[in-house]
Amino acid sequence: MRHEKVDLIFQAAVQIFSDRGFDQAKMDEIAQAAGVAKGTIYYHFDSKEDLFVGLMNEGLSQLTQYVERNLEGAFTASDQLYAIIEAHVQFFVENGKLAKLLLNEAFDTQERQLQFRAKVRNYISVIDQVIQTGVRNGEFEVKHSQELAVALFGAASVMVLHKIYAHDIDKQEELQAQTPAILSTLEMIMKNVIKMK
Amino acid sequence: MRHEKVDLIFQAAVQIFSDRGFDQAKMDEIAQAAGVAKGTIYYHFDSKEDLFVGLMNEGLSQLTQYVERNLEGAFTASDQLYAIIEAHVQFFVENGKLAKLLLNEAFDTQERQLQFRAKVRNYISVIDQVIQTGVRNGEFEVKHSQELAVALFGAASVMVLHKIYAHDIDKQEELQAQTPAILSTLEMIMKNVIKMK
Amino acid sequence: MRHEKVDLIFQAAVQIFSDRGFDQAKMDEIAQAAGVAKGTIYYHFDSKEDLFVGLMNEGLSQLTQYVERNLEGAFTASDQLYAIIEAHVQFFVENGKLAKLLLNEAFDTQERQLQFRAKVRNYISVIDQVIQTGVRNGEFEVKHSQELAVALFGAASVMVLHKIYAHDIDKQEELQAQTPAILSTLEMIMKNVIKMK
Amino acid sequence: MRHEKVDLIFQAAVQIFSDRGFDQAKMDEIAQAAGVAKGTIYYHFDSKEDLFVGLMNEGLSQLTQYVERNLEGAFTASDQLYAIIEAHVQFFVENGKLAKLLLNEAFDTQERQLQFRAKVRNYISVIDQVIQTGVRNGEFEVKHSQELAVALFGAASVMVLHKIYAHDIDKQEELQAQTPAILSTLEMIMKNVIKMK
DNA sequence: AATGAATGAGGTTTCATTCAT
DNA sequence: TATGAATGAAACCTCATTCAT
Repeated sequence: MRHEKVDLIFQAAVQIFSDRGFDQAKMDEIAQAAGVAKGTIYYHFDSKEDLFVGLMNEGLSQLTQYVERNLEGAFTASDQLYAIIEAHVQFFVENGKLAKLLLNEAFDTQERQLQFRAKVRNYISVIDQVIQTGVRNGEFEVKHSQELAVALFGAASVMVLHKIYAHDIDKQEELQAQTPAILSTLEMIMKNVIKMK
Repeated sequence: MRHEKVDLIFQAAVQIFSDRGFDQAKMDEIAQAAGVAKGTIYYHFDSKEDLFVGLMNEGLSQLTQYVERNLEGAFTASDQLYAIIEAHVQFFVENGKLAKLLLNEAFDTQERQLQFRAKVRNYISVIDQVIQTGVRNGEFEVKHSQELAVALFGAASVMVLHKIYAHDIDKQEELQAQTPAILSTLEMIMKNVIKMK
Repeated sequence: MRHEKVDLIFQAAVQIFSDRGFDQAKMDEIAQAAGVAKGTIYYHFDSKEDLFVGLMNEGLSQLTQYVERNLEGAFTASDQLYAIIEAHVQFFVENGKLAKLLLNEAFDTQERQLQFRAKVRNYISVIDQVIQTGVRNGEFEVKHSQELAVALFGAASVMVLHKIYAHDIDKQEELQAQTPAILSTLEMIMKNVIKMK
Repeated sequence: MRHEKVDLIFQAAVQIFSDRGFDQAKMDEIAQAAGVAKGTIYYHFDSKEDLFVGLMNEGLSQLTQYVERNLEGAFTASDQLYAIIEAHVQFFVENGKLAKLLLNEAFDTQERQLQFRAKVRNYISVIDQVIQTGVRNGEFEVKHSQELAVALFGAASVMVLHKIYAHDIDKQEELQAQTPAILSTLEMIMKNVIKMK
């Protein structure tokens, strides 16, 4: 395929950026991990930042697709809310490196993340809208829909991160084993807070 | 009392580290903001990392004290749980820069945060223990106490961060005005999840 | 006839080298301006330097031909001297980009220009010989013929360059309008210095 | 003194920039020639360009002072004109490296020289004004004063450059020996063109 | 205790050149 | 002949740290 090298670079970049963070990641290291020459990265990307931004957008877009796929067939607001949160948790558990990357940078400070944080806010507002729909059609009873959306996003994300740091990020089975406890806790929150009539 | 210059350095360091993150923060900048010569920082701290770790410990210790003060007079587990979460939110709203710093680095990747993340885990386990006490003495009914502790920590922290990024971090009044909605949402979660008999 | 692509490359190279100088000119840019792939340049030229040297020789050779054409029908030494200087000025005014290129590099420092500076010296020595002939056959009375040759070359060249920098190099009419003042000044110098009996 | 290192850097930079030109000059090389660390250059100068511009301004300012000193005691316009040209030639012969640097860059193309070329134009306009004064008070009879000023500047400069390239730039005596022929030629031009009544 | 000039290892980026197609 | 993706040496610049004063 045409973009064979680009794929190699992307894969290596997720690893390195996730392990080291943006600043500590060295282009040399990414090039070596990708098995290409340093110049090859610069042939395909304008700069370290360009590569990074490309990666974040790619990651967020994968997450969004993952969530949307899980939303198919969920028609009530409560089904939709659960589908989103479930997909969110599962995606992050399955893609630990990407999860670290997305969440670290979601809360970081740099100019470079402005655009990215806007997209995260947008992602959260989708949750918000589902909650608002539920309120409007009488499924839910919630005062601060936006705050709740953020709370769910935060609770789910931080729980996964906490597990990632507690376990070895590369041991998929161990991480997967944690999913039920996480989802069960989130389900409790949703079931009760969202006072179903 | 701590040396005058050390205080100046600490104050400047919180600002700069919070604004730029560890890697992007320059010792030059901190020195200038503190109004001391660069060499003076190195007279009082071994390295950039030493300064940073000192700052994080200081911040975490302030948070802990703030929480402990709010715990005085709370004797039931549910009062204690609420007191912790309330103090947590209030401290972070009142100390936005420190909040950014603590939370960014709490989720970061570097070696340098190993020690710090251990302390965060410890902080969370205090919440966990209150929940477990509540369960043991019949106040609460919870399956996964640790997950719940993390969920509360995550929900509270991310809500504050979200507000910080949405508003101007330096406008205290605006941020303070957000506290009730945050606390109200957390209260709902606690009240319902923790099924009081 | 020369290969079509080679012409395209030459034309583009004059533009780029003249605008940016040797070091700042990029092969990418030349290729793009020529509408060929970068590899194509390397198919026809061994290196950037090879292309550059080819260009300079081409330019100098055009100048020489231009001068020789203007010399036809000039039989006295003073007619010849004036014909050379006039052609020199006119050629440079008509080929501003080439003028910049030739004169910049004529005064530059690099190894790569050794060969080229030799040709410039040769060009100047033609002027010198005309002056010497004029002295020998009694037309002129000059002490330092070589110095005078260089002075005329320098005065003529720098005057054109000065006009090129003062005006927009691409506005031919503006530049052409400057020619009379330049030639008139040079004529005065020649008429008086070369004391005609 | 305070600026000991700055002086060392300046001296080294003249050598290297003059020998290699701006683009081929390496900061490493300048640092080594100056006997300081690379970082030291960047402690005192913002960039390679900053160093270069500083050098050019310094050089032009030395030239100007040299000329002004030679102008003292020259009261007629013709004395002044000769004093300027004489100082110009002598300064360049005595400071060969600087001469190469100033003249190469005076005719170069880059953005970075815009400011510098403006100063050169200013320098030339001083010559122009002397000529105009001479015309006004009846000493001279000249049609195109500006063109003549440029012609004199160009003739003088190129003659010196020509000698510099023909001889070894470091052999002061050889170069000095060339001065009379250069000045004699320029004197002839001035004496005759500027028709004294 | 405090200073700030000096250092140099290390990182990002550029770009002439190559070569498989 | 022509292409353009790939290469990697080399250059500029940064900045934590040191140390003489």
